[in-house]
Amino acid sequence: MSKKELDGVDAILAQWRVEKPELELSAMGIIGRLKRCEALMQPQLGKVFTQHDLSFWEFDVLATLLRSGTPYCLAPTELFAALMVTSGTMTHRMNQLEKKGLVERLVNKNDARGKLVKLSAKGFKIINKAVDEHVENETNILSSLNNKQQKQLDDSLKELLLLLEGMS
Amino acid sequence: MSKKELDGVDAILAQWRVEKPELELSAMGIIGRLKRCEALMQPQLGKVFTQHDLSFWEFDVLATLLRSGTPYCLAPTELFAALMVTSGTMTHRMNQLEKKGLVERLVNKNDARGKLVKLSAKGFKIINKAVDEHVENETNILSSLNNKQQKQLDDSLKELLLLLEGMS
DNA sequence: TGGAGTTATCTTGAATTCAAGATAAATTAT
DNA sequence: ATAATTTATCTTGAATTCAAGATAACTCCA
Repeated sequence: MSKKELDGVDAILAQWRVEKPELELSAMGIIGRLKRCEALMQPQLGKVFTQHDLSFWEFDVLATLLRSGTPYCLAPTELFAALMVTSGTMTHRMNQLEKKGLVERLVNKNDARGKLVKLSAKGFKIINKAVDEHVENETNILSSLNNKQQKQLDDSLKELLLLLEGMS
Repeated sequence: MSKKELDGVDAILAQWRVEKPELELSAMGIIGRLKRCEALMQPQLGKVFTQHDLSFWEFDVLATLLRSGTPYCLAPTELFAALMVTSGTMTHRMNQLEKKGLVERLVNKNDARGKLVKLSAKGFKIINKAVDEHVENETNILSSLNNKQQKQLDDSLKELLLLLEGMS
């Protein structure tokens, strides 16, 4: 036992050791922790989105437009590729965001098959502020980990991410 | 630059550095990698579930019952707490699994407010095999990382998970 | 015992998502 | 230039989820 403290995944692994002792559980532990970290992170991040009257996916779309830089305008294909959702999902999202006045649709002179999506002035204002607070929130969530711990976590996740991006 | 190889999150961070250079991005990088790892993992894991004609959530419920040990029977409350979903979601899931013949509902002699959920013989057979292949799949997915890398990843994720479990 | 408050579960309606198919524009090959 | 193919987007219908409210069964005292 290298660590004394037990987390939720340790409890699950202990059950498996009893029920199916032949299993080699180290990979399951890693992937279980990854999933559980992601699940527990979500509501913490959601607090900031709620403060700006945004849902998770609304924040995602608007932030993607913002970081694309002036003129904050992308084709739907670029958006749903970046956000890893289907085209139908993106259609729905754009309709909702347009209804809320956070994006506008523009004709695409290069390709008339679809209209471009552009941050509205209102959308820009909201997402620009929300991103600031989101980043601050993320920093706070991790602030109990020291610099070395954060770097090790980042390095490890990066190795895993490169692996996974290579597989798909 | 400690690493040469760039992942998808590096590309996103590079955009933010241009658009909002005042942001301190290290926490965003970690959380972005975490989310993206989780998202890319999902379809890889789903392959095994599909082979057993199970969806992700069906696997989750049945595996939770299996690892609870004989008699593979839990109250709905225990299930939805373990799976981090609402009671309504669990009601729906149990109806579907019962319809598929993978679980049975039993009267609870200790508390007549709800019926217990129990793995059926068919459900046991299916999930027992599926778990074996799932664990093998998880092991394969991570097999490009060496033991030291896996341990470091696990240690880092455990620190983060303990932190997050403490926050909620 | 008999409420009062609590807990476990289910119901309902809305939101979000995807897969598959439809449509229309762009591109390629002849 | 035109037919065939590909690509981008939207539409449709089903699945999954949650929040909020309803219901019924527990618990705890006085």
